[in-house]
Amino acid sequence: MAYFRPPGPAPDPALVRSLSQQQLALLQNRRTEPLAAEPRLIAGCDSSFPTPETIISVFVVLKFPSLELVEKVYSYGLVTMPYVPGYLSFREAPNVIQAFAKLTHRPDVIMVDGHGIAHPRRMGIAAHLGVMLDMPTFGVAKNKLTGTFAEPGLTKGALAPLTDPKTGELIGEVLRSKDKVLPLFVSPGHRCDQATATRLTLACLRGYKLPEPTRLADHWAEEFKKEVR
DNA sequence: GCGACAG
DNA sequence: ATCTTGTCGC
Repeated sequence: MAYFRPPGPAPDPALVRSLSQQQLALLQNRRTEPLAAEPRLIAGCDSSFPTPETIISVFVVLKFPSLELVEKVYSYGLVTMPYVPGYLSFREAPNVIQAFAKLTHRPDVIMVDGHGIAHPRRMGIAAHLGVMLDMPTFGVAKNKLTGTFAEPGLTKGALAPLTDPKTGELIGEVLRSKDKVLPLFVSPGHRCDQATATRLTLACLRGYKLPEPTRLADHWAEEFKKEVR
C-alpha cells in the first residue's frame, strides 16, 4: 500500500503556467452536444512507453454496435514532456495525433483512455484531443483525477455522479462496468454529452471491466510494443 | 499547512 | 505509465 508518493522532480512553475493557458485557449473551442447521428464506427486509443524516453500510441476502430475490429494503427515516437498530473495531454497527444493520421477509416466518435471534462480545468486528454482533431470524443478513465462521488452500487451498470465540490457542477459519471470491480470514470470530451458518453461506454462492454475500444487499444499497444523493441 | 494527484 | 509473484475471491 502506497501511503505516500515519493517526491518527484518539481515541474517548472513557468512551464505549468504556460500549459494552463494553452488549456484555457483550447477550452474556448470545446463544445458539449449530442452526436449528430448514431455512430457506425467507434475508435479507441491508448499510449504506452516501451522505455522512459519513447512512446507508442495506438488507435483501433471497431464497427458499432457489433464491436468488430476493422483497423489498428500505431505511431512510435520520442517523449518530450514529463508526466504532470493535470497536463497528461501535452505528453501524449502529439503522438496520439500522429497515430490518428494513419487511420484509413474515419471513426464517428473516439473513446479516449483518460478523462474528458472531469479535469481541474475541464481539459482532460479526451477534451484536448477532441478539440485538436475536431472530433467527437469522450473519456473513460480507471482512476479519479478530481471531483467527489458516492460509491455506485456494486452491480454492473450502477452509476453515481462525479461532481466538482467547488461548483456543484456535474463533470462525469462513475460507472460500475462489471460486478464488484472498481468503477470507471466517464466524461464527455468534445462534441459529445454525458448521456452519450455513458450510453456508448455501456454499449461497448463485453464482460470485461474495460469497454472494447480501450481494451483492444490496450491489447494492441502491448503487441506493437514488442515490434519496436 | 495538509492532502490529492488521469497515464 | 512501468517494474513484478504469488494469492485471494467468485
